[in-house]
Amino acid sequence: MEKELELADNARAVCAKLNCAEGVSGIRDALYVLSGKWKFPLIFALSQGPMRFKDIQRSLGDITPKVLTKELRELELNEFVVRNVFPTSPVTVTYELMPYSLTLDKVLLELKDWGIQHRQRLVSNRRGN
Amino acid sequence: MEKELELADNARAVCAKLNCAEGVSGIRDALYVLSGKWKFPLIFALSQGPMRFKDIQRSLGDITPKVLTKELRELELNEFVVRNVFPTSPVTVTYELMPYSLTLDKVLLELKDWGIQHRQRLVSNRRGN
DNA sequence: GATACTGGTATCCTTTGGGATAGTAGTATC
DNA sequence: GATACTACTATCCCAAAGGATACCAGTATC
Repeated sequence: MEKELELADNARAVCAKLNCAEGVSGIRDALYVLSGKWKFPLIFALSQGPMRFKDIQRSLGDITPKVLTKELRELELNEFVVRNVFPTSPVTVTYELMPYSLTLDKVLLELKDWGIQHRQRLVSNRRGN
Repeated sequence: MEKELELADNARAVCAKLNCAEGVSGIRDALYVLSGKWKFPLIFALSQGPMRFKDIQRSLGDITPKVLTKELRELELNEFVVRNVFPTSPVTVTYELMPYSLTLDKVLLELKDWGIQHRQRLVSNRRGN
């Protein structure tokens, strides 16, 4: 007896044809370096220009300094961000995107637009009910 | 004495002008429903067509059934996915994207492409050193 | 009768993500 | 002299994420 549904069969076929596995692992590779609550917002905030620690903290809203430090270190390791120290007194520190981060601009743009639209949808749904 | 660097000042100005806060919260709103290791890969896999539970598990690689169930339930709640039960015996279950998921296609595409490029970069860096 | 497949549950456990709070040295400001 | 700002670090703690393993009924296959 044929238990398979044409639907699922079809999906498998299409998936194989489009190299679905490559797509899934592409996405997983991206998320591997960009996972968590803060990396995308952080890179987005810095995409407007270099910023100081406290300013970043303010633009992100409610991130604690410990977590911000950790996130910045990780982004440094992956060459998304540079830390600049200026010999003022007391020292001034800025964080700045490296060129590689710019390759993320489309992703960030799409994600931002989607998020804005999503919030609007939620609001109108709540009104609608 | 002026301790502010023009850099940081500039960033703040630009950020205010571009409504940086809106961008950051847009991204945070998006991540609120799409966070975690599996949501993006899962939606991407289903974007090829409806699939059965075990098939999804296989395409995602190493997700455990418990986690997959949880992720699918969450995506159902947020109207990204429908669960279809067919009265075969034993039952056949497929999961299918709802129209709202299609609004994510650009995000998924950009993320996938970035991930693939990122992996290639890592590979050539390793070779280069 | 043994094995395998489906669509899951149940239980346990570890890891991490991330928040709260406090504190630091060095300045500047009132 | 008290307070405030900067750029953090340190410590503690909790909840959630997610993995490992086992198991289930129902059916088909060998």
